[in-house]
Amino acid sequence: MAPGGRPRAFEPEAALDAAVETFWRHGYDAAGVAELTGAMGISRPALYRAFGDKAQLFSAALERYIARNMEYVEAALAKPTAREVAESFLVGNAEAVTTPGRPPGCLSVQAMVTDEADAFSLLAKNRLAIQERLSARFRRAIRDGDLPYHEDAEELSRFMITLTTGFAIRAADGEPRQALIALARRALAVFPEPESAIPTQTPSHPNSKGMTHD
Amino acid sequence: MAPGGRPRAFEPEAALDAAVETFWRHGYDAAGVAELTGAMGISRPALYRAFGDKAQLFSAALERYIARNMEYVEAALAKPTAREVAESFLVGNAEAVTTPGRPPGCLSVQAMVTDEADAFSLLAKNRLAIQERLSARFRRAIRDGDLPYHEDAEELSRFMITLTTGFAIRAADGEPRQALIALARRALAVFPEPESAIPTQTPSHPNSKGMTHD
DNA sequence: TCAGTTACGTATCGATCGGTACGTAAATAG
DNA sequence: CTATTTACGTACCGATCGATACGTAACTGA
Repeated sequence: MAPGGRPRAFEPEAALDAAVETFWRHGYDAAGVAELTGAMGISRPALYRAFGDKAQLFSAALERYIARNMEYVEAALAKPTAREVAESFLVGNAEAVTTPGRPPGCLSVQAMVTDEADAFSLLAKNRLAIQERLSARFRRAIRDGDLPYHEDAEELSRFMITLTTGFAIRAADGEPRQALIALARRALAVFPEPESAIPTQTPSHPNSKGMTHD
Repeated sequence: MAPGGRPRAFEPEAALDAAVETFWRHGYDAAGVAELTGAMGISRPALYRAFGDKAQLFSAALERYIARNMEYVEAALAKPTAREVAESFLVGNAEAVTTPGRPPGCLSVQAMVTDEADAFSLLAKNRLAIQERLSARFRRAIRDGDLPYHEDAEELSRFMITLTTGFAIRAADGEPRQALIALARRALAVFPEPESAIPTQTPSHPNSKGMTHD
């Protein structure tokens, strides 16, 4: 009734990894099906049988990419202070987009320039999800007194995403890892210093504990 | 001996403007010759007669784009202090990549994702030229005592370019102008404070439009 | 053994890609 | 007028695009 049929002659996950690498290196449009099948080591119809079409293959590749190359986001969000979250996120991204043995840059950014609306919206959704998580984390930091109450959590998270987007492009452009890490560290200047002067432009702050003076 | 021949039936500069817009909106690869000729209002052979081939057309379009949409770079470099250079550069870029009536983002960044080595190297050369001019300006600022002697001019210029690259991508992603300008102002925190004044916060009611740049 | 099911790959589809051959139209020079 | 020069656009080139038709191979259950 339900015979198995002929078994697969390749590992779908290994093939998907090759697809990730190809999309990563060339973006969505520039990664042709011929190049994909070549990298994946399978025939063209095998690709369509296993993954549907190019768009679905990209969707699966993006999902795998996120799971395998963006753990640094989780690690960063788990840091105890907002500043450490930011540093971990920025440095982790700088490292992720310059990992030796992997294509420089970020699949999400490389593939962004495409006319395929479906693929584009996938990427936008992913970016927005990360930004929202960062923003929520910063809002919590504001509630906890970890960030000044007048701080703009959404703007901070936008800053993070914008900078890491720039990292991805610059990495693809050949910028070395150390240069990007240095930029990440420098960018932390946009955060209020943890124990030095906070610009006092708001007089009525009820909280007196831990107030700093210079 | 040297008759004029049949005159052109179109304005090459107007056609080039349309090519700029098309490349700007879609990037190099995704801008097909059919779409280009459609936007330029000329036939396919007319394009090749007037501009050589697609790569040369892009080169001409990039040159025109730079001349017409990157005056903010010159304006920024002419500012008296390093901090004003940075602010003018960042804000000018944020405005340039979100100019109403023009495609969001930056032609140089949109076209970056391409397998055409020639087009890519053109863009890299342009980026590098801007970064070098910024770096030279900051080195001068260090010599003049406008920046601390231990400051890293090259790293500062890298920071600027990386951030504006991120601006371009985010603008193409739909980020509104005011959000990018806010990020530009915030990014100035990486500069040493000029000891006296904290830069004025964004006014509560931003001036509607009619900014100078183009 | 044989029917049912699934994966295999060759060979091919129509559409689109960047780029041109070629006959014609419009200007100038004599 | 004719000759020369240059731009015009239809119609087409080979290559490549994403996607499939189809005959064959390999497995399971009866």
